[in-house]
Amino acid sequence: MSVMLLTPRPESPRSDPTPAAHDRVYRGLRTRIMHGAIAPGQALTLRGIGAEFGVSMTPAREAVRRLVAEGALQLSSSGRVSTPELTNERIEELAALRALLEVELASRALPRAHMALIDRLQTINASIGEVIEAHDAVGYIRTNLEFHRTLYLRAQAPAMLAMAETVWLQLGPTMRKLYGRLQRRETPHFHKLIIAALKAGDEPGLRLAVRSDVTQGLRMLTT
Amino acid sequence: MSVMLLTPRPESPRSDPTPAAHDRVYRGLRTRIMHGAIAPGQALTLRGIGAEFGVSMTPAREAVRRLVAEGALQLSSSGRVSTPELTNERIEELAALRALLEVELASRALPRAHMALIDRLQTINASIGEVIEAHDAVGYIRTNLEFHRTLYLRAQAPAMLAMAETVWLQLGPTMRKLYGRLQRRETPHFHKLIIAALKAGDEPGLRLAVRSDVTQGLRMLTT
DNA sequence: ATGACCGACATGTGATCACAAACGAGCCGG
DNA sequence: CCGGCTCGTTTGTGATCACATGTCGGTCAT
Repeated sequence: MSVMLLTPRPESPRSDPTPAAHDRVYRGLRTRIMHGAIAPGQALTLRGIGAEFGVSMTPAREAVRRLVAEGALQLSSSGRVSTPELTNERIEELAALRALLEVELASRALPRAHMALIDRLQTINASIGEVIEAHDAVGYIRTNLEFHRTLYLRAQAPAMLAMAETVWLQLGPTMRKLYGRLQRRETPHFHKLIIAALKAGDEPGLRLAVRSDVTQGLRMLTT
Repeated sequence: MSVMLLTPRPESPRSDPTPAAHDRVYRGLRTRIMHGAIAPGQALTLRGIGAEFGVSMTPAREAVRRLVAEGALQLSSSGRVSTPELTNERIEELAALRALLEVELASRALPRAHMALIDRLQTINASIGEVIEAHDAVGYIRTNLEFHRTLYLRAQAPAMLAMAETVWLQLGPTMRKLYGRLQRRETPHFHKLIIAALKAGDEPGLRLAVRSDVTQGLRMLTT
């Protein structure tokens, strides 16, 4: 009778066939927020989110709770959901956190950085130029983060990387406002310094370059 | 007729009269985990949590999701909830994070540290001796964290403090195992160094003392 | 005695519902 | 013309339910 019950999931084991609904919603919202696709102060509704992802309120609520826990979303006293509008003090704090965490991550990645990694970084850096040409703010943020993440992945420090990503998440909506403002810009200077320091195995130089790259953009964000 | 409608909340604005159920559950579980009241690897069930707090599964699930997002709980592939058993690599990483964040927090608190703060720290430090006498592991962790939090609150850096607390949360169950092991111990030496550095306004000394205090305990945790 | 199978129970997931609170637009009095 | 009230609608919250899946026990064949 129930012989078929032994293979309840005929799909391939890799790439979970049906990711949990709340996880799909979480990931969808997360990347949007981190890439700056949502403006600060934007209001969201659970029913709206659910409708957008084709699920009911329950998974939408779970995804929102998770994002609130990570500081990516804000809850008003009445439970309304919105992307946070950051104060200057908070922006400075988050910039300091980025500096702390990412300098450490880069430093740990340095001894593990092979030529293949540097090549990939240069490729990513080149594509940053393209998105700048296209005036694609979201694409710029996404590619920039990809550059940093690619480097930090070599640090073999998942907890630290997760914390750095949490900070990125909190800065997402605000970064959109920043990069929407200053349109013209060449491919980031400090990225080249980072790559040069990696090639030279120059740890102090790498720390300084990362710190500068992180600080530079955020400094002009404080109104 | 409806003049009273302008004061929809006759209660005092502080201490929300009926905190949301999911928040009560979240806070309850959170402090338990952070204080090391739950052993690593301990399994939990949504229905069990709900029953314990007198709520249904829904708020229990939200609280759990939030704690999972903060790394305080772990989800097995099938969705089962448990406190994580940390690997040595992860413990070292979290210790490094504590060092990074807390040194920075202490450094920021230093210029704001008045005599009243130092007095409070000394009072807390004294009570640490008592809980050590009583062989109260949970009390020790709680009081120790109170010492650190009291200092870091002066840093006026809420985002950074929140990150530090997240790290504490992840280390909670594992710390229980540690402090359960080594029973006898005098009131922590490095706390006295921290207080001395605060009195002297000695920033390098403070940074070193905090780093030592954070590192010391965690070092003997790596199996 | 040992191992695989199978079935009952436990558990997480997501949808739906009832309810309370909050928001907002319209209305009324000034 | 303006300000405050009011009521309908929107929205979040929590309980409950049906269902799929996982887990653990016993059972039976070898």
